[in-house]
Parts: sequence; C-alpha cells; structure tokens
Amino acid sequence: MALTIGEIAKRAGIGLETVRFYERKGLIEEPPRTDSGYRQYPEDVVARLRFISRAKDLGFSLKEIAELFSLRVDPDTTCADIKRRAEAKITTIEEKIRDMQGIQGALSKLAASCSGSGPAGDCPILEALDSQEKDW
Amino acid sequence: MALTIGEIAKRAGIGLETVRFYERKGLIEEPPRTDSGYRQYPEDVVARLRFISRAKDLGFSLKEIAELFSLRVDPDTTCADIKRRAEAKITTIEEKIRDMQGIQGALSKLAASCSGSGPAGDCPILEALDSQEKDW
DNA sequence: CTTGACCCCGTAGTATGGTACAGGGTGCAT
DNA sequence: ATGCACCCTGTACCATACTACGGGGTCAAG
Repeated sequence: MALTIGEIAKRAGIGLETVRFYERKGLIEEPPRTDSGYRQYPEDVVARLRFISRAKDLGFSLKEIAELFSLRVDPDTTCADIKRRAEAKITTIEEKIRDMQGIQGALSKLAASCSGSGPAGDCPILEALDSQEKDW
Repeated sequence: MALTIGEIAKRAGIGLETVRFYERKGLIEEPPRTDSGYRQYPEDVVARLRFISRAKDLGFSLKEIAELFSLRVDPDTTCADIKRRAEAKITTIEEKIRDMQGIQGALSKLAASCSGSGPAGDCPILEALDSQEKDW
C-alpha cells in the first residue's frame, strides 16, 4: 500500500514540502511514481522520517543524519563506529553547554551589578559593555 | 583624527567587510566621507564595534544589540529597562542550557547502551532512533 | 462534468552573520 | 608616472533548515 506525499508527511508529523526537501538533500530515496508522476511511498519511509526527526531532536544536523544513514548501509560499519559518532556529538554538545554557562554566568554577574534604578546612561551593564576590559 | 574603514576594523579586531555589514544593518551610523567618498570614522566608533563584539559574546543577536543601542539613546530608558533585557536573555539562555542538557543526557544513555562491538545493524543506538517510542 | 483537494516542478524567499567577488577609483611613495 | 595598497559599490555566495509561491496537472466525489 503506497502512500502519497501528503499522507506520509502527515504520518511523520512534518510538512510535505519538508519531505521533498529531504529528498533533494538525499535523506530519503526518490520513491517510485505513478503514471501521472505522483510519488508513491512505501510505508517504512514514515519510520525513516521519524528517525530524522528524532536525530534532529538529539542535536544532529541533516548532514550528520545523512552520514548516519550511509554508515548504516555500509556493511563494514560496526556498532563501534556509530558509538563513536554519538560520543563525538556528546562532546560537542558538552562544549556548547559549557559555553552557554559561561555566557549565563557573565550576564548574571552584569545583571546583579545593576541596581535597576536610575537612567540608562549610568547603567553598569552598558558600562561593562563599553569598557575595554572584559573581566567576565 | 578620522580613521579609515581598514584602520577601524583592525582596531576593533574585525574584518572591514563586517564594518560595512554592520553599517547596512544600522548597528553603526554612516560616517562622514572624504571628497573622494572614503569613510571617515571618529575614533569612538572603535568602542562601539567592541561593544557589539562583547554583546555578541554574551549571546545577543545583532538585532538585539541594535535594540540595546536604541534603548540607550532614548532618554526615557532607565537602568531597569536594560536590566530587564539582560534578565530576559539570561532566562532564554538558561532554557537553551536545559534543552542541551536533555539532549546530552539522552545521547549519553544511548551511547551507554551500546557495547561497541558487533555490526551496525544491531546497534542499539540506531535501533532506538528507529523505534516508535522515545523513552529518552 | 465540474469542483475542490491534492499533486507536480522550479524558483525564490526567510533568518542569521557574515564573506567574496567584480570592476572600478584613490592616495602615496619611489 | 607608475605601482601597490587601499577604498568604493553592488551583488552574489556560504551554511542551515525550511517555507512559500506561481503555474500548472490529477483524482475522486457529487
């Protein structure tokens, strides 16, 4: 039972333009067509689209997801290869978290230095942004 | 003593194309020109460009930085207004950190579930991405 | 046989923050 | 006076992930 692009998009919970976009990006295969040119998707493409959504939720870019698929297809790929990818991703995410925490700490410090009264001209936050030194 | 665009860019530690880009975006004012059309920057524009870099480091977008400038110019703006902006930014950054931590936790769980041996076809990471339920 | 929902393609636009030309003119030193 | 570094404008391009639109064709119900 083949599905139309609208059906498959609905089942995967994404827009149908997005399905075509993923096709152009090589994330899903080009499906067979009807005589009139309509795409005819096998049902398991829904699972693939959900895989993409889940991987995106885990912070993988579309490019990385495409790599994941090609790894999976390659018979020489091992479980360890996949694990390495996941661990590399964990590392970059941890780095991002640390960066964000640094930013958050600096901003909190700045916000704390501001009494919240008086004109903006005297605001210690803007002054800190103006000053040459950044001690944050 | 007016500075050329190249000088000012060098002093601010950014590219000169970026200076023009900021001008187009309204982050710095259009400077006066020489008869031949060269931009002539007053020295304090360096401070403004540094302010932009610093605010960017703190996670503000260019649009938000432009707002900060217009707040600063507005005589009705108070220190409390600036503080509110900073606190709002802290909140959104904290949210992002929590999101990232969720992703990191989920990925770590998946990576831990993988022994790292065997073919990719049996990889529990890929299986988790394939499965309907996400318990992560 | 008409109407409306759905599909096709290609292209362009969105937001973000720049970067890179191409094809010129200018400023200064030798 | 000639060479080189620097400046000018406008436009196009990079990555990321879509989203929208125009101008068509198709399918199924009534």
